[in-house]
Amino acid sequence: MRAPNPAGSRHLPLADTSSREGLVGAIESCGEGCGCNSKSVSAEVAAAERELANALMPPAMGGGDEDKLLQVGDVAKVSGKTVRAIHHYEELGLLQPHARSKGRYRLYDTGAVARVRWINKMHDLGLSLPQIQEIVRAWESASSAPSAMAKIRSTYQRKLEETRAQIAHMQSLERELQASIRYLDTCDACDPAEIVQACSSCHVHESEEKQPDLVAGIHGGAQRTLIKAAAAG
Amino acid sequence: MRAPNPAGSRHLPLADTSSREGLVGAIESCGEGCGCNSKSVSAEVAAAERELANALMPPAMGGGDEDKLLQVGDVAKVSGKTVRAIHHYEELGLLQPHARSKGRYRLYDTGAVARVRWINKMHDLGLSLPQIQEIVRAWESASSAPSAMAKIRSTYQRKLEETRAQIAHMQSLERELQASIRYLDTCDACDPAEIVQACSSCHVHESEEKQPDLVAGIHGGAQRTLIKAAAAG
DNA sequence: TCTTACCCTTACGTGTACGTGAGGGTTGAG
DNA sequence: CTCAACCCTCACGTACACGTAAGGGTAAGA
Repeated sequence: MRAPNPAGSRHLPLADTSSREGLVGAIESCGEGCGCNSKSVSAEVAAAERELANALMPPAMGGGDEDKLLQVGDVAKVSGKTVRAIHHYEELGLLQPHARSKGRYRLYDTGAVARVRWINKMHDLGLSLPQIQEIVRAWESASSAPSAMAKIRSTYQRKLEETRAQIAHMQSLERELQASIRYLDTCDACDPAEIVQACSSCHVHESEEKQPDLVAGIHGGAQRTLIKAAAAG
Repeated sequence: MRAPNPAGSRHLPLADTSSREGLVGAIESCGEGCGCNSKSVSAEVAAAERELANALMPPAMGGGDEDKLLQVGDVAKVSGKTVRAIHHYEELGLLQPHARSKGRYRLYDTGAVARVRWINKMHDLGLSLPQIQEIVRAWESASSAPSAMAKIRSTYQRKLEETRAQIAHMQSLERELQASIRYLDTCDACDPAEIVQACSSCHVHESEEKQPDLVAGIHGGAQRTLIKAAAAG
């Protein structure tokens, strides 16, 4: 398994991490088919997952487990993160290798993959890595299991409410996008020779209710006209 | 209006910006009642908005407009951002003051408020400020208004799809949070003297389907048990 | 043994969105 | 005129989540 390109693709692109997060951010490997994007990467991940599943469990083998350990690159591939990210999680105390090889290679059990997936989801839920670190620390230093779980549970409860608020907010953004697109549809009626500065005195859209924020914000001072009209009326 | 505490509250807290964005991020002033959070701040904003509306339009005044200009602090208050943020947007070319006072104070028209709101929403839609800058540049340097609008429209179209995918993703997170909370409910049955390391050999939840990722990721190697079971079966 | 694809640690760099003074001038009610 | 509350322009600082070498060792098929 150290020969050139053992079974899959090395140097997978990992999708450009360049774009920012905002509220509509970069999702990678949702895992379940939630209807979200990330096609190419999750395909890669699925392939990697199958490949490693075979590597971990050769056919006709009962079920030993202590010896089936992953290298950091394997964990990275399966979880859709980079090796550097895995290292970074370790620096923050979010993840520890199960063991080290003689040559100091990190060796992970499959629980590490679950952990990385968990980190990803917690991150998607709006927690920073230091915040996740806090949760892990609290968990690890807890004296009672059920009370530690209760703490986690209440964190999840809070996050559930935040997530719902977030969904509502994004749905309002969705509606505003729709309204804006509808509004801009009528720009077809505009003379192509018209210049953008003329938009502030445009009368093409007068049948529409009112400019959505996503339209009003485009022109520098188009809002003034509306205020004048309101004051005059 | 320069006397101590003219009508409102100076030094409003602005809610802690400390928490990160992720996918479930910090929303401030949604504007419309979308059911999202941000109570205290939006109340402040609403108050500031009324106050400034009065300041801009004293009762019994027709409708001049060129002279009703806002200072940067006013724009900040109404839009729920900081003065520094407004300055920052100007540095990036996203926003220009309509004029300057003799003492070089920035003076904005109400279109600036619309612009800041627009920037906020574009940001919430996942665009970075440099990306928004691109859009503004393209708009301002466009020769034809309808074609420039078509460009904006297609951007909104893309963003609409991304937003929908994003909503779907967050809904899947919501479901997983619910499932995890349900799962953790049964931890009540656990002995309070139990230690967290014992969770990996816990049998309290065996009636449940399968650990959600948000549960499996908490214990370091709890996933191993499941894999062994699957291999044995 | 050789070779290639991995892996190690250390450490500085990057992009985003502002925060936070420092040092000093401006506005306008009283 | 005074004085509190604004505002100005630099310009360095910060938190986050890694990216990106540099310099060197390791694992295992052929």
